[in-house]
Order: sequence, then structure tokens, then C-alpha cells
Amino acid sequence: MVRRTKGDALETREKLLDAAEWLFQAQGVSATSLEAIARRAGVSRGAIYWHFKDKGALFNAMMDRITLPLETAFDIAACPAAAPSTGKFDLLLQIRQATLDALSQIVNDGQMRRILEVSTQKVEYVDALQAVRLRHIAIMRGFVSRFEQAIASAASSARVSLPMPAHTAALGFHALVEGLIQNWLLESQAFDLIEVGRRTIDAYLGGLGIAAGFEAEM
Amino acid sequence: MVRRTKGDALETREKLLDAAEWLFQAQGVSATSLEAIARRAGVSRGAIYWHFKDKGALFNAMMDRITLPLETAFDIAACPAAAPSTGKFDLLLQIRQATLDALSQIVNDGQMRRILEVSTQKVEYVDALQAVRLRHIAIMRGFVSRFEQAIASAASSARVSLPMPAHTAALGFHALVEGLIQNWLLESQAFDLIEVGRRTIDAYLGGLGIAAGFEAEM
DNA sequence: GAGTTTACATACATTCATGGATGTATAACC
DNA sequence: GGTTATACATCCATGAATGTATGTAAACTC
Repeated sequence: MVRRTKGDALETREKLLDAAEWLFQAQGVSATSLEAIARRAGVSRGAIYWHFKDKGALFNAMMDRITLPLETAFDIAACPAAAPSTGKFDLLLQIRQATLDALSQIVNDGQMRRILEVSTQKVEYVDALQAVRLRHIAIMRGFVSRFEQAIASAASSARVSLPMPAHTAALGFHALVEGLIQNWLLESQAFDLIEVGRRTIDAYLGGLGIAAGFEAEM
Repeated sequence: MVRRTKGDALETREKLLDAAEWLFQAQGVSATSLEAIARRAGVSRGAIYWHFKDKGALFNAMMDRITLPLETAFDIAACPAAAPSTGKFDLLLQIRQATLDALSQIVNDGQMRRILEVSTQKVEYVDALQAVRLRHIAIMRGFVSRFEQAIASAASSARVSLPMPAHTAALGFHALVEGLIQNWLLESQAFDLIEVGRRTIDAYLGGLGIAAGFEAEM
């Protein structure tokens, strides 16, 4: 193959990441050879070593392409000004909505689902790939922290009185959401993630003493 | 090494499984060679091929050695006669207690924790190792089914009225527990699994309209 | 106590993935 | 338009892991 323009090179890079995404999901990361990835992308192994240092770097680049669902939810909740129309609702309901949106995205976005499946079932969290684990932990901390803050804000306006520390409540909320995603990825035809997610999340929030918004429900 | 008695052979087998357990947790399944396992067990690779067909069989044998935590909970809840002293409580509270016991076991049993860490973070669910995935799904179904049954039994005695289908409620409960375990395994010093588990589980059950037992609490 | 089977150890062949070296045509730059 | 850096392809050397085949000594059987 001949030398291509700078744009073509970026395209090659994307094709490599796409190929890796598919093969990693289908066969697992360690069982997928670089040659297989290159072949599927229509290039040779040389191209991979040009764009990436090694398999670990390729994997990390693949993960870095997308924003994970709970990162999105976290971002949305992080800038309340971005949702001015819901002035009536407090931070908690914004987080709730952002979480439900994240679930919708998982169901509807094929790439997101592929990445999640890879990162939860098709990779071993070890040495070179520890970045995923660290990112996961960071997401968890950010999410929990936001939830805590929202709880505090709600408590200060006397709309919520918790039966447990805010941090504990936040950990439970995050665990519920992660568990839902995890189980759905394991057997996606077993239940409707969005429906079950909404109802069980509202039940949990209800158990915390928070009257989850049943108003602007779709 | 010389030929040993039948009991010695079983001991060798156990040592191999122990070695695999450690190395799988430390390095991941695919990154652990059979020679490394044999060396750690103090034998040669020949011993592995004598006892197991291949790496996949070894892995499955390792998993089969233990009963997973939610299998225990499921079994306990499956035979109500086994807990005659709690006649005052219903099935739901039995399941709750069994679940909390399972969390305790995860925290206190080193082997259980090692196996869980391997099966959730250190293995790729692919072809030869699909048995774990299927087992996970089977556990989920059994657990959810038991919970549903308990809900039905409670509803018939008019002690519970659910804001959602029993199956949905059960899926949420399972997701919460799995999520808690998952997150704790990811960073076990981040929170107290037993404490957070008890409080968030009770919050969820409360949200379902079930007054979780605060009586015989430790 | 001789033969057979067991429970491994050892040796070997084969596969295969990696990574580096090298080649090379073209785009980019001046 | 000559040079240089780019974006790969191709080749090769190495090593590592697997699986199989074979060796073997002790335990078991009769």
C-alpha cells in the first residue's frame, strides 16, 4: 500500500480501533492477535506499530475514544446550569435523569455497548491495562461524590432526610446502577434495562426518603 | 519425583488448583502459563496434563471447588425448613439475611475473595471459559426466581404491596447486591461492604414497601 | 512377585505472537 | 524539484506456550 495523506492516516487509525473493538468483543483481548486486527482493518501489522506502541496502547486508545455512560451522567450533573429548564427539580433529580439517559445510551449505542462488554467481560485488568481499572475507580468516585453533594444540597433545603450517611447512600446508588448494567450486559434479553432501571432506581431513592420525580415521566 | 499414593495425587491436584488461584488473581488467567502454575505447585507441567485436559478444564475445576456467595444465599432461601427459629420472619427476611451472610463471607473468606476477583476481573469470558458466564446467569436466575417467590408469598399474606412487578423488584435487588460486590472488589478499602450492604439493601427493600427487619440486628 | 496401571517428569515438535529491522513510495515542506 | 519525514509493508529473529509423546518408578492387583 502506498503512502497516504495525513487524513488518510487518521482514517487508518480509526479503522484499526474499530477492528480492535469488534475482535476484542468477539474473542477477548488476549486471544486477539495484532495480525488479526490489522487484517480486519485492511492493513498490515506494521500500521499498528506505527500508530501504537503495543497492544496495551491500542487498547487504551480504543477506550479513550468514548466517554463512558456514568462519566456522561457525572458531567451533566456537574454543570447544573446546563439544564436550566428543570429549575423546579433539584440536583438529585438531575442525577437520576442523567443516569436514566446513560442507560438509554447503553441500550441504543452499539459502540458503547461493545466497549462496555469488552471492558467488563473481555479483558483482564492487569498491569498494562490497569488504566481501565483506574478509570473505573475514578468514575465511581466522581459519581459518588456528585451524589453526595446533591444529597447535601437536598438536605439543606429540607427536602430529604436520610436514614444513613450520604456517602453510604451514594455508594448504594452507584452499585445499583452498575449492577443493572453488568447484569444486562451479561444477558441483555433477560430484561429491559431502561424500564427495570427506572423502577428500581426510583424504589431505591424512595427508600432513601426521596420522592423521585414521577411528573415529567415519559 | 516418584509415584505417590491415591491420596497424594488428590493433594497434588489441590495444590495445582491453589497455585492457579493465586497466579490467576495476581497475573490474570491468560497471562499465566501452565508452567508457572506447575512450578508454584512444586510439580511439572506433566502433572497438569495428567489431571486436566487443558487450561480451560483447570480453570473450570478451580471454579467448581467453591460455592459462590449468591448460590449459598439461594440455597439457604430454598429450604425454609433449615431456619425454623425464624418462624416469625418471612421468606424475604430470610433472603435478606442470607444475602448479608454472603457479603460477610466475601469479606472474611480469602479464597472466596480470590475466586471472585478472578472471575470478575481476571478472566475473559470467551468460548472455553463460557461455563463461568453460564453459571453466573444461572445464579442470577435462581436468585431472582427465589426473590420473586418470596415476594409473592409475602404479598399473599398481605404484608407487602409492590410498586412494580415482582420480577422487576427481584432484578433490582440482585443488581444492587452484585454491584456492591463488584465495586467492593474493585477497591475494597473504599468502603465497608457489610455495613454499606446492609443499609443500602434495607433502603431498597424499604422502597419496595418492605419493612426490613431491624430487630435481630447485630 | 510379576504384570499392570498410575502419577507424574522429561523431552520434543510445532505453532504463533511479538518486536525490531529494513524497505519504500509518496506526501509535505522549503 | 530536491530533500526529508511520513505511513505504512515486508521480513526476520526470537521466545514463549502449548500439546504430545515417551520414559519411569512406585503403587496396586492378583
